Amino acid sequence: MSTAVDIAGPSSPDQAHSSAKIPNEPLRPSLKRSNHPYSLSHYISTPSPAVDVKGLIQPSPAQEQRPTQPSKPRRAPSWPDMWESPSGLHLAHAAELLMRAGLLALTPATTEQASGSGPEEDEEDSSGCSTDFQPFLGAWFPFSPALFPLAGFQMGGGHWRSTAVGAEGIEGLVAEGYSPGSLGGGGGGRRKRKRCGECVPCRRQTNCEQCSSCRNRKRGHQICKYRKCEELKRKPGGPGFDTPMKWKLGLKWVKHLF
DNA sequence: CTAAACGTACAG
DNA sequence: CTGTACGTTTAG
Repeated sequence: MSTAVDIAGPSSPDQAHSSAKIPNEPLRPSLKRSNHPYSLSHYISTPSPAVDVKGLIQPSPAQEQRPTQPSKPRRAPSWPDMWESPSGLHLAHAAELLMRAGLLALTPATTEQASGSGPEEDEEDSSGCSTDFQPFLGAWFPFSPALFPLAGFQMGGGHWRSTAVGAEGIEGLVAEGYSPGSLGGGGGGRRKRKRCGECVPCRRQTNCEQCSSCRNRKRGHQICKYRKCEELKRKPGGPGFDTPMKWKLGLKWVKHLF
């Protein structure tokens, strides 16, 4: 009944008492209202060639007790899949990079385009769908609202606001975790950002108790590596914007399409 | 470049 | 006050 996703990583009875700080739900009320069409377990059972979510969630193959599922229930791909799945994130990240670089213009996409007609292609990430990608980019952006505040993004238009997440959700994110003061732009006082609560690591409920962060928590003062928010892993905007390899790969792939 | 260590913001 | 965890610095 619980909608909370329990991503059992390295299973250990100990991990039940993982962190007192992060309970069984996203931190912010606004996040709880996120209307994800699928549970995380769905994504886990939907392999992506580009982003190894399993690896992310289950760091140690030895721990992996999952019965292999050769015949995954491959549903007909839909837009929610595209932007919710690891693949979607991957592409959206890459696309945002292009936007930041001014290489990609935001094409206004109608909601019908977005929610209605998805590509008939498979959601292969790095191969096989190199065609017809560009037209979709414009439609993608509005659909991954969480990504933009995650990257310190502010959208002026707001086509997407009426789609997946209400404006309230985004504004909540911006207000709570990404206010200008918290982005380091506020001069002296450095504020701490908060975890997004949306990404796979954030949704994970338990510490692995095996990673260096878990084992070295007393000195390291760090959250479990597998729970470290994807957004917090990258630096907030700015000249020294750190681009994770995942982004770089995504960008590379997007560029090859043009 | 990565990871560890540390300072400290933040929440209870 | 205490514990957790983000941000920064430092070491390897």
